[in-house]
Amino acid sequence: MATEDAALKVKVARFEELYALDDSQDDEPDEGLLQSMAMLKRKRSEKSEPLAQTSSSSMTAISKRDRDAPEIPAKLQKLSRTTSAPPSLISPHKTASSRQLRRTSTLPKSVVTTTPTSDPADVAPKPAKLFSGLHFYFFPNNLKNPGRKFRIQKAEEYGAKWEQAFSATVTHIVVDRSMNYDQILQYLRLDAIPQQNIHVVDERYPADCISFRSIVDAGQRQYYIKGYKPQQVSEPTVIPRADSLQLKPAGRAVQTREPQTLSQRTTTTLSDPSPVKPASMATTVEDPSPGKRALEPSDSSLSAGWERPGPREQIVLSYCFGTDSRQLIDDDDDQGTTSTATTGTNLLDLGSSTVVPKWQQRFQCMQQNTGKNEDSPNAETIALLQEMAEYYTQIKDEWRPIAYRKAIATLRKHPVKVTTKEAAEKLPFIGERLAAKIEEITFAGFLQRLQSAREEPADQVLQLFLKVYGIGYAKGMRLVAQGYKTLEDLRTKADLDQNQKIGLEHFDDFNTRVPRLEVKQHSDLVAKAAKNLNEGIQVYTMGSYRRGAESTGDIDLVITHANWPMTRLRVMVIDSLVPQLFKQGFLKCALAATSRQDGSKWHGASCLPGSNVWRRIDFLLVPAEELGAALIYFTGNDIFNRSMRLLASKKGMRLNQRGLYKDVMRGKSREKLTEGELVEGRDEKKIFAILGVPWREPWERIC
DNA sequence: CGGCCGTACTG
DNA sequence: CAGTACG
DNA sequence: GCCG
Repeated sequence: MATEDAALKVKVARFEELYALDDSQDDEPDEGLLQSMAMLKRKRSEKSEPLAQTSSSSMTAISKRDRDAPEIPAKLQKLSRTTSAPPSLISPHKTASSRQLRRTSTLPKSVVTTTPTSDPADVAPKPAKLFSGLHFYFFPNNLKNPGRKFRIQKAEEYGAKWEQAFSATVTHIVVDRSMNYDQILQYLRLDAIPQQNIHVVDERYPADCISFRSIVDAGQRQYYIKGYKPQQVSEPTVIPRADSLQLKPAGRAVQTREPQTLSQRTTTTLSDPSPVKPASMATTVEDPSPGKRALEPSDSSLSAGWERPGPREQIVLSYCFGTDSRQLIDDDDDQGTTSTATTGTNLLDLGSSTVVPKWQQRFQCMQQNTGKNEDSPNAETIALLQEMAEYYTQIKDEWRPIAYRKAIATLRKHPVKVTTKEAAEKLPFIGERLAAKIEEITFAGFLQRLQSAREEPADQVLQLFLKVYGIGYAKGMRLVAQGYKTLEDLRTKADLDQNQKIGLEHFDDFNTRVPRLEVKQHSDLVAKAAKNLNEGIQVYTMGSYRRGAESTGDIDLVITHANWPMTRLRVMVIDSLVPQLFKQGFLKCALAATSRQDGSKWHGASCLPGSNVWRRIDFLLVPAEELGAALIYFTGNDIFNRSMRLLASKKGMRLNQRGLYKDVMRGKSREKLTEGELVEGRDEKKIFAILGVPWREPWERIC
């Protein structure tokens, strides 16, 4: 006992020396170093990668390349940890006691229940300072990782002292999931950590305490650190941690993901889970997550075409929880049409009061969505859910992302921070599962589910491959299954079609966002060439540019002519404009071209004179009669479009990029049986009006 | 339990 | 046809 | 994922 104590003091003294000598270290020191240490250690245990090939040479070659590529958003790092939901967080109240009993074998002392003490002063917000008197040292002990940062803040909020340096006063070392026991010892230069004085716990420990509202037994196995072997016990090896979350199969359809591939135990592996560069992940979706990169590229460069949004937007406060009064009131300026029963199908009668049935208020397109959540009290939650949605999107889960985005939309509109699942579940589009996640987020600051999934090496490889234009989920999975791990592998060995080869070749370019200003330049250049061929041709800059984005994933242009029919326009574009632009050296390649017989879209790549960066560019050819519908389609965003289209279908109509049709016959599962009769295609505003959707400026269509 | 947007181009 | 893409 |  006494000896232990003495020993500890010695060690501590050594730290203090250490820190004194090298304080540069205490701020975000390690990750790099620890990582590399970790890698050394792992090296050997890396063996059983299910995927063959793994030419180790390409491995290294690539991981370099990966870093250059715009890629795995750094935000992915934020989440931590691996296990599938700790039962604790799911149903704390019920399990609390039983759970602690379960583990009594270790350190009996710990189950100190909520300190009833604490001064009345802090009763205010959360439960009174749960962690009062405790001194937490985190490992790594910095705020670099968003997930950890959140945990630290949370711990402090609950009264813990966050120790900047390791010292004798530390009561708990809270260790990131990515770290193992040896790393702690090495970093702290200890031979062992005296368990009597200091609890070494897994990163989820604080969250569990919070959710139990008590200081739970820190000695429980689920808080063991990787590589920690309980003293006198046999049980060798790493604690198997009932980890390995099994990803739910994507959809009913998509079922299993090669179990051997993806659910392979992780206990690390993966070459370098660490410093991923931010960089936006372009691909499909536009403006990534407003929540995170909120700061925006800022100012300047706006000028261009359409007016940019203004910081208007007020939160609808008239929101109620009641199970029924869920539809927000469209407090909104323009047609404040709420009310009344829908009478006839007087669709075309725009002028008069548009009648909007109540159920319709639920549609996303009925709201002004600016896609911002800066000032939402739920911003944190939203950001994480957004990542989940993105994750499921990439994984080709068809429907979860939709559910997530609906939930996000309601959170965005909710004026009050939602912390408990009970509260959450009362909100529209938030069910039991999402409610639980929301609670988890607010208590733990992260979703382990996401983290663990993202840490799967195979998943990361898949993520990478999916960023190659032309490679989707099916192809990506095949490539992963074939053992390819790097872009270099793909380039040299994989069987790719023409577009995929181009996508690979220009991986970096295509995954780099295009500054608003440059979008304008491409657009102007095309417009100029077009005017040169015929004065009547008009070019509109669409996509997220029209929605006011500071940068876009690609360049979307509508090409139209006031009097020409589609056929003539198409021939002009295919036979003259495109070749001309190729000749100028502006267009670099075609990825999907309309035949001169029919079709309306042209996809390819363009490059400004003097530049060598290829941009994805899309043309949509539109006859004047369809311009309105095309504007809606090409302005998006995708969610807004789906919402409008679904709404139309619920009204027996059909909306596509060419127009709004009525009297569409649909069979089972809304299957289209009839084309329907064209109602409106030319005028964007009329289409809104006919559908009973209040006019939404482009920047209000960010759902 | 079935539905969750509607389309265009590639191979 | 499935796959990928577009908003 | 959620909803009817």
